[in-house]
Amino acid sequence: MPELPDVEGFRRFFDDHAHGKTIAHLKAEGEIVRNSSPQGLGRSLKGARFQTGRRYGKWLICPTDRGSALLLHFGMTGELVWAGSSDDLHPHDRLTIELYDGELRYRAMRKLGGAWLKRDWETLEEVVGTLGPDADHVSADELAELLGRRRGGLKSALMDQSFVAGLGNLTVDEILWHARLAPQRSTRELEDVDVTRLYEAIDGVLRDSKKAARVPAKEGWITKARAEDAPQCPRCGKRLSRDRIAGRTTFWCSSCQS
DNA sequence: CAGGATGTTGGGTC
DNA sequence: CGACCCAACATCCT
Repeated sequence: MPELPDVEGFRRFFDDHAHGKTIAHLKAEGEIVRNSSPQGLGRSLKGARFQTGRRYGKWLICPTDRGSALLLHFGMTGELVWAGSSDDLHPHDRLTIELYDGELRYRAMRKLGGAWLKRDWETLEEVVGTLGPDADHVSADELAELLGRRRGGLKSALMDQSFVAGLGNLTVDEILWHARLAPQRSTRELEDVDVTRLYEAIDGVLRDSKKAARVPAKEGWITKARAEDAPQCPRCGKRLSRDRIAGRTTFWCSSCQS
């Protein structure tokens, strides 16, 4: 589930429930804390107060007033839930952060994501420093420059978190469909008009998706069409193409995307 | 039972 | 070095 829009939703959810609150206690499964232990994480965070949550790409950064921070990555199945301290633990609750009025839980079916402890600036760099500019804040000029330096396929580039951060399989397919650009199109041969359409598609798709805290399966979007039995292009009605591109199942319209 | 799922990483290859 | 491909990770569903 979690791509940029989902994580942006988690950031709002974190602020609604945890911003300004003190961490009373913390419980975690051992393997889910990637660069420390549940005890180490607890020692660093207990007694600290959460500041405003931030998002970078698909990462949620939960900073505290002590300079430390909790970093969360949601993998393919992670989410954040709010619960009362007496509520039953769900089998996939991997990390529980007890506040004084309830608890925030990191829940994930598959253990593809996890939690990282940031003690200082250097450890934040280690985890997040390899990412490209956030897809929601990249400018048209910056995008044009990045694409000019990149070789290979367009979908591969957009999926690469070190190229731009935050886009995933659904967002990229939706963006490319809106921009009328084929996923296997070469980045090198893009013209100015193509880059402009791409930029506008990123902007539009992310704006609508952030509102919904997900890529919405709404009327006229390829995200809705791809879930149907015989997927058709919402624009021209042609049967959608489906193939494995950049390692992921990709849907596109060979008639209106080129 | 096999294969796939909204993600990342490490290995090998050209 | 840059880009591609694949397998692996863990779990559930069709």
